[in-house]
Amino acid sequence: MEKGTGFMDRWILLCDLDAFFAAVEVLDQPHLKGKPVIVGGMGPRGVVATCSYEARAAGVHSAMSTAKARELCPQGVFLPPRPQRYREKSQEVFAIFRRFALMIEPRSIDEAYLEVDGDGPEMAKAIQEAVVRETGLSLAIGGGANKVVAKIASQLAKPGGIFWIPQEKAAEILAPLPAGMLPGVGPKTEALLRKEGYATIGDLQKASRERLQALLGERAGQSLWEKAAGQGPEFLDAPVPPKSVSVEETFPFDIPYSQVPSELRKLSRQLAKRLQGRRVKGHTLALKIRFPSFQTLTRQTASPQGLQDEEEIFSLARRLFEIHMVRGQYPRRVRLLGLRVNQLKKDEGKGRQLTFFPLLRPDDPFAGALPEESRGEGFPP
DNA sequence: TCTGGGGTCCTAGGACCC
DNA sequence: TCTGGGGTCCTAGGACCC
Ligand SMILES: [Mg+2]
Ligand SMILES: [Mg+2]
Repeated sequence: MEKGTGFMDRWILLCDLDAFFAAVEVLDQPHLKGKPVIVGGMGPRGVVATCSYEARAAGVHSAMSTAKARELCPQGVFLPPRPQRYREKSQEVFAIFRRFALMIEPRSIDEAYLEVDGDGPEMAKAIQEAVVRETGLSLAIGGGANKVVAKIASQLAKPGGIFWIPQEKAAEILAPLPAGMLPGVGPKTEALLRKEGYATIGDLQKASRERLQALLGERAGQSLWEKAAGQGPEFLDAPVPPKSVSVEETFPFDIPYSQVPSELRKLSRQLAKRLQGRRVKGHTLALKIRFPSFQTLTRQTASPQGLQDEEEIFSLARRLFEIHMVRGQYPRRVRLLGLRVNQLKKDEGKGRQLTFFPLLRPDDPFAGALPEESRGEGFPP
């Protein structure tokens, strides 16, 4: 099935690879097939990034500490993430998407919205078969008239299925699902809604728009009210250039203040390299500190000049730390340090031009950033 | 056994300008 | 004459996404 050209029905698909990191590890080491495979941090503070369905059967899930996962699943195969390898497979899959779709909007390393026309469910089937045949990966596809129903459908399609939500049945299909399945409703909002008597999407459908606005604010309430009814964006977003670049590290053991400068030095170096690699400069620098209590704060400062240089970043970072921490009554150890540069602008300065990034066109807002590759597979906090 | 890393968007108050 | 309103920049925090 090829891309359509005529004036036919348009559909939105949400294509999401199942247990992506673990699935890639199984592909590369076939003897792992059928075993509980757990990909995540190996250190004392590591957490599970993704695990195979065999591991899920043992109670393991994303965001769980690796130590807990070992306890639940001692026979599991524990592996550190290999981001480069996952990016490669992701690119293979997205290339297939591009053959079928009129347009694609990558959302993460393992997920993208597709716009297709013609027979939507048939198109989904063709895409899924091509991905399975050509990459060996399992893909779930949700489809419908807009992003909201496609996203929810994809959750219902997992693993490896296709779920279609016809718009005339959208409200009915959504009604029994928990409110937290709506995109944009996370743990906090879900708890608030539940407390107010809105446990399911159906409960929200019965609420007035004004009521939801009173609970969540004018904009968020309006948006939630629409989503509950199965309404959402019917078009994909054009790519947007990245707005920030950050690095952070949770230390295996809390470090004393005396060690902070040398850690900031390392983070500054990493951040500078990323900025230079992407050929962007930033305008503000933010320092993030998490204390042993998990209390977290950020301190930010604007810079008159474009931030890209390691020394520039390091001296600002150290100053932010000293100004706000040295005299503060905070505990004198830290669990995490992070640096983020905001308000990126393309570095128009000296240096090789596009030859360094032959894939990029001048108008490509992804220039040097390729955000769909830069994010890992995630999980809630 | 406490809780990763890389992002986006929204809110809100004060400064500053008109 | 006791108090306007909009716009933008800046900073801090929080919710959410994968
Ligand atoms: Mg996935
Ligand atoms: Mg996903």
